[in-house]
Amino acid sequence: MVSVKDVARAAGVSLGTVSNVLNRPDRVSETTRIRVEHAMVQLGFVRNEAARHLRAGRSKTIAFVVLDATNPFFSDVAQGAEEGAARRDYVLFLCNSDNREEREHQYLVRLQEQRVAGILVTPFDADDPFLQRLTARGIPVVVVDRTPSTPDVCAVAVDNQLGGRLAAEHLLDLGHESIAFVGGPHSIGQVHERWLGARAALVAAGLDEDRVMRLDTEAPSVAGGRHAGERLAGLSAARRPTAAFCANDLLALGLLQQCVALGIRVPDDLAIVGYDDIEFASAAAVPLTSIRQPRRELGLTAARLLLDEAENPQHRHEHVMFTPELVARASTRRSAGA
Amino acid sequence: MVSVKDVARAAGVSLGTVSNVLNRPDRVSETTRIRVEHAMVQLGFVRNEAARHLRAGRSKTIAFVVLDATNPFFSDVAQGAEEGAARRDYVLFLCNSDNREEREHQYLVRLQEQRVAGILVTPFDADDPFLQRLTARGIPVVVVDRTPSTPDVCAVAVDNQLGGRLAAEHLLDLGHESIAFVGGPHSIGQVHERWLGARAALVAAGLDEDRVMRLDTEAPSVAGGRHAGERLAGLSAARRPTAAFCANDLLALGLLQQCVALGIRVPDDLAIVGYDDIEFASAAAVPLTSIRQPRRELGLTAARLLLDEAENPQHRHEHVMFTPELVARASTRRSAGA
DNA sequence: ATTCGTTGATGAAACGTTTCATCAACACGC
DNA sequence: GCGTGTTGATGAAACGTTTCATCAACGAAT
Repeated sequence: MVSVKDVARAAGVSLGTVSNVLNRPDRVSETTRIRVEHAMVQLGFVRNEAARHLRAGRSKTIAFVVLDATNPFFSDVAQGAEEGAARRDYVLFLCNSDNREEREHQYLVRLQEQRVAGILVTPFDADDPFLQRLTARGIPVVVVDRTPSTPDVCAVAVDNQLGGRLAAEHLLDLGHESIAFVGGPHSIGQVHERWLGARAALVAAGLDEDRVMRLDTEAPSVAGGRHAGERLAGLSAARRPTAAFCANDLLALGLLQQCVALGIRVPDDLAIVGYDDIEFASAAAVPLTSIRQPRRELGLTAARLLLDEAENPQHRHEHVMFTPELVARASTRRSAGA
Repeated sequence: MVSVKDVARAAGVSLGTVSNVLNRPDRVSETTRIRVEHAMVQLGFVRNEAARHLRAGRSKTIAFVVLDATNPFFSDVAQGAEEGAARRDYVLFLCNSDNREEREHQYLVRLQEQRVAGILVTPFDADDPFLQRLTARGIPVVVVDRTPSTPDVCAVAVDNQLGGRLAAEHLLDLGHESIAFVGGPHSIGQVHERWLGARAALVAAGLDEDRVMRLDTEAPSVAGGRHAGERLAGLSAARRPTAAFCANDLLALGLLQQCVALGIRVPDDLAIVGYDDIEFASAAAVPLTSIRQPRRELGLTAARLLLDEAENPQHRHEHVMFTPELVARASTRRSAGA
């Protein structure tokens, strides 16, 4: 492997000059600069980032530890974040914690060892003390799509309780009085907050609390939604809710699919509201009503905050909250008989 | 930031001993070991990977440069690769080239600078000489989901021509004689190979070559599929094909959605075959017939090959080809009149 | 002719690890 | 009491950069 030393020898200059060509090309004369550059391509020199980083102490890499890379919601947020990183000449690595806390932890440790310039993370637990320790140790952290209770770490999120309320109020407006919430596990903050928002709206509307059915799922996935569909189908028509609000679109799509398969008509027998408004929501069997979140903007803002914290010494921690909006489609269209 | 030197001082041992605790705990006595470990947690010591890597020369990081992180196909492959990496105690970083060659190149350069242990990549151009240069310089590379024409780089892929043939033969079996291929740009190898496979099968079946309509799209995305749907809808019923084979499921979903919106019945007016069999394919308006690829296995094998090349000195380059299979669903169900 | 400033090149130190040859201490068998 | 291992700790060198103080050369100004 060829080093600056080799380049220096080949170009007949000192090692320091090679470094200057690399880092302050203006401080070196035209003629030697091209001579050195020539030697570099000649020898196939590739800067050793480890050495560079070790000495210089800074790195132009940030990472995004994401809860589930297969969820299109996160891919879109990540794309926004990448855009934000690229604008400031940073490079973004994605890490998939796959909803496993121990995996998340493993990634955070590795990233810390790599001394990345900063970490975006959608944590399993927004109040994980490990995150604060990272910030305290000087590694900028921005919590994405979760809201830690402490203000001493940056965060960007979308108001999940509001989203839950929007969904519930939409269903109430349509005359539904028996509503199921499909989601889980509730250890996932987003899921729980959406549930809280929805329940609050339903109770505020005077709905009897035990008419709100909570269908817990093992995971917020298509499979989880299918499973919930089976359970709903198993209920007598009298006991079955007339509407379901799903904690995300994957669940809603799974639920929808199972409903179609089992002969439950959507929206006539069961209205469905999803969450996230992923691209597939509008392409579903019955186009899904969903709660849309500003995904790219979320990622962009997160990257902006992170790089500010990394580069600006008088950075102040900040919690940014975006507002979701309801997108009504066929899956909650008012049925003829209602 | 606390270093081994600080730990050594705190524990009252030499710096070399601290390193031994880190790397060869068996060579150090029980009592000093726990004393050093205690000092480490006390001071919050975090190994500096840059320094470690610089000296030791090896790293336990691999990367996967992916063509489009928002495409569920790639997320699944990535999950397989991550699994394969984790098994051997490596960590996987994901990079999204977003179908942009210059972005891909940028990532490859950065990864090379970081001296990662290896790179998985789904390249824009499978024969990019840059990839071979990487391998030649000693950075293991495995090309994923593409087949380079040279054998001196590892590759894992699924037989795209076979997949195209399976799709075409399925449609032929159902009696279709006028078939459109929806996909593009053809500069993307997978798209083109699927097209070649399909065309070959159609021609072999005696179909007139100009009855095979090629609908090029700007991108293999849902939007591209929608656009193709508009163009198909614009044709008179007589000139319109009775079946469409889409280069991937995103296109198929977009096409399907537009068909439903514009009153073209699926499968009666237009049968649709997708490709990839992503999870959403079976949850679509009309469950999609698709070509399934062993996604996780693809990723797993790619990681296995990569780590073998990284660790085994007598590694031999290898091209692994997986076989796709057709999954028939409602979108190509034989219509009553056929 | 001397001083001065400018431009461009230099060499050594430093970053935080790992590695390796060396060494001290101690027990063992004769 | 003397070699001989064995175990565990040590200190220095090395990895490939960046940085910084220093220096040489040279023309301009006095």
